[in-house]
Amino acid sequence: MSDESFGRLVRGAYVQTFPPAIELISEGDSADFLHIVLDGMVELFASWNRRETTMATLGPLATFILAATIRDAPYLMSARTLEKTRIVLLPSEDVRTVFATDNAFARSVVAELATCYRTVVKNSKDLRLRNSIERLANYILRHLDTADGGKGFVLPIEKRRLAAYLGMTPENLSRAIRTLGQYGVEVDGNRVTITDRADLERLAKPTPLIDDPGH
Amino acid sequence: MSDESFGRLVRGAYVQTFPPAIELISEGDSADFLHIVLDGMVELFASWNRRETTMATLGPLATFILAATIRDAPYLMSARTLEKTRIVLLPSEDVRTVFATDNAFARSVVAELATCYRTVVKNSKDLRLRNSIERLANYILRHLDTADGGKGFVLPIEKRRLAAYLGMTPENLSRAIRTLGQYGVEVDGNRVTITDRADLERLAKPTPLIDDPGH
DNA sequence: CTTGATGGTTGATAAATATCAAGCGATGTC
DNA sequence: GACATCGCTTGATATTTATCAACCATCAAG
Repeated sequence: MSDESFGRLVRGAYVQTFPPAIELISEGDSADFLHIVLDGMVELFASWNRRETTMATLGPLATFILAATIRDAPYLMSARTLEKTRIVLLPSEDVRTVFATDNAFARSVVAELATCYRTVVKNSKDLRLRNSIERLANYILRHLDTADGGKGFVLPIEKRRLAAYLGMTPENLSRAIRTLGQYGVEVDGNRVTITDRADLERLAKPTPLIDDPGH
Repeated sequence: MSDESFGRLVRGAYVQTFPPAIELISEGDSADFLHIVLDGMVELFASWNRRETTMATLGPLATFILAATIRDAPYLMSARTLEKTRIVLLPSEDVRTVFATDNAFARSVVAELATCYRTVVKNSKDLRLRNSIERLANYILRHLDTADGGKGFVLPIEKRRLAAYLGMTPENLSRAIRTLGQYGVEVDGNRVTITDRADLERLAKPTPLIDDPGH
C-alpha cells in the first residue's frame, strides 16, 4: 500500500500485550478493531446453548477478524489468548477508510480473505467427510515437523483444545490416540512420534483439497 | 465498475443453459471460469474416500467459485445442476485482469467474498455446535416463508440432498422429521407446515450469529 | 511435606448416528 | 395394465460418539 495509507492505518493503531486466557473479543460484538497477532497464540471459538467449540488457533502474523471489519458486521467468533500474546489493534474505521481509498491494500485484503475462506471450506470438508479418528490422523500428518525428518512434532496446544478443534470430547481424543497406536503413532505428553508414515497415511488418506494449508 | 471493465468481462463471457444433473466443475480442477447462476439451481458438493457431502445449494445470482478464481487455485468443491440451469461463465483470467485494474470491481469482490466467508463460518458453527435434530429445526425456521404468514414452506430440494447438507443420512432425516412432529412440525411430501413456532424455537434456539443469512 | 487444583486417562454406560434390508407409493415405460 | 425405477420410510442392528464417575500425575501454594 502507499506510505500515506500505511501512515493512516498506523496512526490510530496500537500494540498491546495480553496475559494468557484473556477474552479479546466476544461473538456478537461489533468489529471495532482488526487484530493482528505479533507473538503468542490466540484461539478462535464459538458458543451456542452452553456448548463451545474451537474454530481455529492462530499464531504470529495471522489476522482476525477481517470479514467482520470489512463488512462492519458483528463478530461470528470469540477470541481468547492461550498464552502471553502481543497484538496489533487497528481501528476498523481506519481499515475501512484505507480499504476504500488504497487499491493495493484492497487487493491484499482480498488475497487474505480468499485464503481464510478456503481454510474454512477445507475445515468444513474435514468435519463432514471424516470421522474423529480420521480427523486426528490427518491432523497429525499435517503437523509433522519437516525439521526432524517428518518423524514427529510437539502438540502446539493442550489436548482438550485439540479435542474441541477436532470436534470431539477430550475422553474420545484419548481413546483415538490409543487407537492410532496400531498405526505407529506414539504420544507421550505433548510429544507425538510416528514410526510408519505410510501406514498412517493408509488410514488417513490425506488430500491437498482438505489438508494442504497453502492450496 | 467502469464500462470499460464491464466490456472486458463480458467480451469473453458466455451464457449457457445446462440440463439437470450435469457436473459443471470437479474439485481439484483449475479455476477456468467464474460461474454466475442466472436461473435454476446448483449444488456444491465435496467428496473424499467414497463419501460425498453437500456443501451448499445455490439459486439465481449466486456466484461460484470466486475464491479459487481470484487465487488461481484449484476448486475445493464440485458443482452440479439440480435442474435446468442457466449460467454465465466468465473466464478466470479476465476476472483477475479486471480485478487488478478496476478498483470498484475489486471492492465488490471483497464484499462478496466476505459474505461467502461468513456463510461458511456460520455453517461450520451449525455443524459443530448442534446435533442433527437441532440443525433440522433451525433449517426449518430459516426457511419459513414470510409470504404465507410464516406457517410453512416448500422444500426447495430433495430430502436426500437436504440430509447430506445437514450432515446426516436420509434415514435419519426421516426419523428427525418424525421427532419434530412433537414440536408442531408437519411434513407432507415437500410441503412443510408448522403449527407452533414458539414451541419449535424452544427446541431450535436460533441465533442470528448462526442463522441470520444476512448478518 | 501436605493440599488442592488441573489436565489427562480409563472404564462403564447411554445417546446419537449409521448401516442394512425390506417395503411402500408415485412415476414413467413398454 | 404389468413392470421397473426411484425417492422415501421403517425396523432391526451396529457403530460412533458422548456422558458420567473415578482415578492418576503434575504442579504450585501454603
